[in-house]
Amino acid sequence: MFESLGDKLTGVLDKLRGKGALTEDDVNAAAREIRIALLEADVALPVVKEFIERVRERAVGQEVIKSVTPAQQVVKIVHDTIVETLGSETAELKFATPPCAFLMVGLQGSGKTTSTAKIARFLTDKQRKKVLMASLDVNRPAAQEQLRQLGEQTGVATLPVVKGQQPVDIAKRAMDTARKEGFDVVMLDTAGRLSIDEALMNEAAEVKKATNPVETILVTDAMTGQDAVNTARAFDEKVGISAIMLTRVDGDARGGAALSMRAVTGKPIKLMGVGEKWDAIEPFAPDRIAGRILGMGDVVSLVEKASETVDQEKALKLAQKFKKGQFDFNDMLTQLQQMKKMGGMGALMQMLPGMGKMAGQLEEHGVDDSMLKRQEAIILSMTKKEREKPDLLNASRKKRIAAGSGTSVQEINRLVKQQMQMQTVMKRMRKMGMGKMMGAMKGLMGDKDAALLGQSLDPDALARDMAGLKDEGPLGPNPFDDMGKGPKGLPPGLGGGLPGLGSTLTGGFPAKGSGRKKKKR
RNA sequence: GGAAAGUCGGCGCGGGCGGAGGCUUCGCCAAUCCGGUCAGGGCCGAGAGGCAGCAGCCGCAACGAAUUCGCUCCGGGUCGUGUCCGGCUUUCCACU
Repeated sequence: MFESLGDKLTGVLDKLRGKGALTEDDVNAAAREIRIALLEADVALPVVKEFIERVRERAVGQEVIKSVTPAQQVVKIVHDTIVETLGSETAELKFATPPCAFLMVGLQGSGKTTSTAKIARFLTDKQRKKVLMASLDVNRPAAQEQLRQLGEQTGVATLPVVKGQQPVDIAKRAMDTARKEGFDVVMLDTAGRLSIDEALMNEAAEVKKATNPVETILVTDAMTGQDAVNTARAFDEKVGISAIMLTRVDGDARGGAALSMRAVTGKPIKLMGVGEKWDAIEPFAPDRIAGRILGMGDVVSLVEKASETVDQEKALKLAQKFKKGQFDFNDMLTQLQQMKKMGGMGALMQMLPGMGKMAGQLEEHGVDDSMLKRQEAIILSMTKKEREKPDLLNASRKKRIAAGSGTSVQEINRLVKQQMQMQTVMKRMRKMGMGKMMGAMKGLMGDKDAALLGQSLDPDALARDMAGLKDEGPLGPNPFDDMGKGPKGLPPGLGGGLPGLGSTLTGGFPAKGSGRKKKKR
């Protein structure tokens, strides 16, 4: 697993603590690490070189802000530069007087046809456009049929197929139809090839000439590595593209290609596909990709989601209970529900770097959403008293609960064990004292990770959010162990932001769960 | 011996008070031991659909409290009352 850029830079720049400003030497030292990080993320070499220069210019001479380490500051500069490069301008699709054409180009297998349907659906739903789709792929017999079926599924109109027609003719016919029938947008899905070839390019260029599209959208796969640059350049030179759509952003890929393509072509990335469903399409979000490129995972999104999900009032109430060192099933329930709200384990995992695969492993072990649900069901089957006083649970009560929730007594026992563990943690926490805990947290907050997060969010607001989460967080035993030792612990996003995760893992797989989690980072 | 007045007691009636029951309201409220609705979760079914059902809520017992008495019963170191009964005192009448 990739070490995060922040971690590396911390090592290199640790000795710089206390200096007044970043010197050229400092930056040079950091530059090496940045270069490696970017290359690891599949950014093209020339792009990296140029990029480093820009960072260097900005970094040298910058004052070191008190309470932030040089490493943090460099990472922030890098992050900002990436965001800037990726697209500071708005990335909305343009429209012209109807009917206007959108030309979809790209390699085979990049998800072009699917993306065509997604965009069509997106425009229909969100922007109330009347969209007509037409496939210009005459080489692959099934292509036109595929688009027709997609149209059926998504409820978007498609141009009737006429056999033996050439791409340009189909395009013209599509435009005619649109004019006659009052469509706003015509989506032209061109043929894809395994690699760039002249015929393909010429064909696309001809269609472009014939239809004069408002947007020519290059569809590329986020998983594509260095080759993405060549593809993008080729398409831009031969056909001329106006926008890029990045697909499979939900996957494990680092997304460095995005940076390369943007840098090479200068064309904005306007959309990204984030899943298999029709609505899994989003406007491009530069800072999210930036985070991924730096190996920070999509922590920003995670935090955003967490802070908007977590109920402030409930958090406060819990915090008070924790002060008393209590942790009953009501608290556990609240946490389980909050986790569910955040999209379940799977979603949480995918937002963290390198955790995508882990989610799969967890599922094999049965630690997944369905388990969360069952645990929730168990607690929901208890009476108020039982939730407050777990000691009440005797054999006959457990039997009743198992029958009522569709689970087994064993599962209930496991849950009870988890609860008891949490209770112990709470007690320990209490001994430690709230004040000390807050101190430890501040230590955490001041650390590099906090700064990373802070790049796109107001640092103060973030700190507040995190503090709230901390208070509220259920926290497996491990975060506290780490806390005492100092700021090397879990990044805030993990430690406090995943209510119930720690406990769930710990409960289900005592040693493995937490251990693995740390190792993965 | 009779009458009247006063007084004490009995009895009857009425009121009040106290107690019990009842009524009403509120609270609490049986984890489960076969009430209603059943979220969540479960089960059966390829599916359509069914089924069992915990918690909660609702009702029902039990419990506690308050209030009400327009109910019923019981009881009085209560109060009033009586062409009723008895004791005592005074006065008047009659008789020896």
